[in-house]
Amino acid sequence: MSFPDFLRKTKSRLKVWEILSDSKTPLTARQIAQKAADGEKEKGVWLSSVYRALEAFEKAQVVNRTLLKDSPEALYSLSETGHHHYAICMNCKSRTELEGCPFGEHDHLHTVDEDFMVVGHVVEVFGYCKDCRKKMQKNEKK
Amino acid sequence: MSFPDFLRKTKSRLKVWEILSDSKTPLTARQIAQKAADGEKEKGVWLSSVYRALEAFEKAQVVNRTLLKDSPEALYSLSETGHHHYAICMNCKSRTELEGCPFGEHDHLHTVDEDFMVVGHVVEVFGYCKDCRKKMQKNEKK
DNA sequence: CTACATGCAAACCGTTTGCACCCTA
DNA sequence: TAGGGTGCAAACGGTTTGCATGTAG
Repeated sequence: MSFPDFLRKTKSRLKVWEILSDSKTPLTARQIAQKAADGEKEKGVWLSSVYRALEAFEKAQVVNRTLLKDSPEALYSLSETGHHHYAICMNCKSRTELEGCPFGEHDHLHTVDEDFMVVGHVVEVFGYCKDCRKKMQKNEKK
Repeated sequence: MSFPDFLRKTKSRLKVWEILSDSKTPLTARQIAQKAADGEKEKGVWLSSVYRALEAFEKAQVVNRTLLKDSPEALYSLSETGHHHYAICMNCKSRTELEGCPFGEHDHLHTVDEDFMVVGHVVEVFGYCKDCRKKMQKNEKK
C-alpha cells in the first residue's frame, strides 16, 4: 500500500501515513497525534489535521475506520493491515481475538454483488466473558 | 423475549420496551424518545432515561446495541430480532442488506470458546456503491 | 500564484452524570 | 418506606467546522 499519488504530500499527511505504516495495530486519531508529537523534532500534527488526513485517506480507500462497541473512539489502520476480529465482553470490555474470519482468508476484495465494491468488513462478536458472568450472577440474584 | 423479571417495571422502561417490541428495525435512543413523546398521552420519556433503560436491558442481555460506520448514533433492538447485515457505501451511506450471515443461520448462541458466552455479533461490509464509484472517478481525475 | 492543507479555537452532538424528587416492590 | 429510577440540567469527549495563514504543485 502506498501513499495515493493524487493527494498532496504535506508534512502532516506524511507523518500520519508513517505512523500508520509503523503500527501493527489500529490506532485512534488521538494516538496518532500523540505519536506525532512524541517524535517532537518539528511540531507534531494538530488533532483536527489528523482527522482531515484520515478522512482523505479513507476516501482514497487506503485507510479503514472501525468503530467498536468497546469505545466511542474510532480506530484507523492502513487497508492492507491484516485484519482481525474480536470477541468483546460487554461488561469488562476485554477483547479476545477470534481465530480466522467468517468470510474466509481471502481478506477484502470480494464483491457483494457486481455493483458494490468491497473495501473491507467488520466482524465483532459480543457477549460476556467467564469472569463477568460469574460476577453478574452473584450480583443479580441478591 | 420478555421483560426481564429482575428489573423493576417502571413506566419509562415499559414504554421503551414496548417501542422496541413494536419496531421491526433497530432504533436510535432519540427515535425511541421521539416515539414515546408522540404517543403523547402521559409525558413521554426523557432521553437520559431512555439511555438508562437501554443500558439496563443491554446488561440483561435482552437488547443489542450496534454501532455502524454509517452514523455516530447507536442503534438498539431486542436481541430476538432476526439479525441483518449490511453493505454500506462509505460515500453516500446507502445500505444494502446482505443475503445470509457468514456465521450461518443458527443466529446467535454459539460460543467462541467454552468461556465466552456469545450474545450476538456485528457484521458490516463496507465499500463503494456503483454510483459513487462513477462520481468519484470523475471528480478525482480532474 | 493559487487552490488546497493546516493551526488553532470554537461549535457540535451523542452520551453520561449529578442531584433532588418520585415510585416500585 | 427504602432504594432504585426518573426528570431535568449541566458536563463530557470525540469529532467537525470556520477562518486566517501557510505551502505544495
